[in-house]
Amino acid sequence: MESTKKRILDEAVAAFAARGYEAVGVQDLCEASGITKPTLYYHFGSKAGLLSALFEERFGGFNACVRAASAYPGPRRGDLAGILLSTMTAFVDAARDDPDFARVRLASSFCPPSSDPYRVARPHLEALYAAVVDAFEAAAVDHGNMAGRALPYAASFIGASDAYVGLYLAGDLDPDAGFLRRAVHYFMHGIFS
Amino acid sequence: MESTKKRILDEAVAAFAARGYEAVGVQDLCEASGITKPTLYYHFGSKAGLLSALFEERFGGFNACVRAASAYPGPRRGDLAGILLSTMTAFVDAARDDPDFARVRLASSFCPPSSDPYRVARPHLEALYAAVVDAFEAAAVDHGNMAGRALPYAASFIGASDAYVGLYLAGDLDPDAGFLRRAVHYFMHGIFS
DNA sequence: TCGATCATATACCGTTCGGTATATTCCTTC
DNA sequence: GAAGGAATATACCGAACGGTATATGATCGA
Repeated sequence: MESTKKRILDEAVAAFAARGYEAVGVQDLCEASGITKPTLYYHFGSKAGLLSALFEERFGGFNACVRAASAYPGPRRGDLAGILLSTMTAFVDAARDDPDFARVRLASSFCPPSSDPYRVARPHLEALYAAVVDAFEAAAVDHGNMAGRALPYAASFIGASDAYVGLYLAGDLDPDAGFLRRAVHYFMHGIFS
Repeated sequence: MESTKKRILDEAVAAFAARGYEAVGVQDLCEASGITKPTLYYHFGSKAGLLSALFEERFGGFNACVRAASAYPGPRRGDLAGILLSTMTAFVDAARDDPDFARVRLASSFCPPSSDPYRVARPHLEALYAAVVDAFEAAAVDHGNMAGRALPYAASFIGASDAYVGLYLAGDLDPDAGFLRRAVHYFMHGIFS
């Protein structure tokens, strides 16, 4: 059944968030899901395959949200402040909706290059960066002095957003609408403004 | 000998950077260091003890550099731009000097809460944040409209710096002096400036 | 009702895990 | 040169690892 796969994925993201991919055994996941190992291997083929399916579902969904929120051309063209706000809000809302996956995603952003999480997460991480880079490149058409700086802008924007998410997950920060509005304002106009 | 400990630590940081703490076996480290397991356990007591010694040495040194670079009161009082520049430069220089530890440090910044790396890294991560928060709080004395915002400023500053370090380690960015000067300028005065 | 296919379980594989009881070598100090 | 501690090695522990060969229910079209 499809519900079995879903249950396994739910238990997996919770376990990976709490203890990390490498530290979680396949046996643990099976017991938590109320199944046995052959069932897990029937559905996902391997432990890395399970992680891949998890990322396909959740990282794909997250990236779709970010890309939708950061789309610069079209009806919102010119409203860079609004676009950055909705993009950063997408980061935070995703963490509120699915804190376990947010933890796994953050951990994957700096995971070691010779590891399953790196191989599995890399295309999704690149897609996330590409979405934000595209937004800054599109904005540079209307703001000439931003030209050629899309990558550093995207890095600092994603870095800051993920830092907020990390603090939120740790309970050290509540990034409400006002906080995000101010954060975007600083990003665009500097910390003195 | 002291050199044995040093050799083990050097091999450990390289292995953890490449494959991650959990994925590296004690046996691997012993073979890479040319010793046997009882020797490692004689010096460090446990695998977590080894990680702790590693962080004590390298994370402590990194934090000392950051705190020195970000000290706001004293002779440089008022020169916030210079302080932020030297602080971000400390991040990047540390990554150039010791890329393996930089990888391990980045990985530790979002590692799962029920893991050895989290327990071991947490005090150092808090010390790093505290150093940068202190700098922004001190600066708020001279820049009134920054008051009460030290934590979000520190988060976005550290988040952006670590994002640059991550891109540097991946070979996607060369954060030279000019890059850092511009990055600090955007941080202080916004991306349009 | 008969195969066939999907989905699941029992029981097991060899390997590696972190860690240790014990013995030995080396270096220093008296 | 004897004593003693510091540093190292041999050989082993039980447990857990990821993964699988094989068998069994369930479901369903012919």
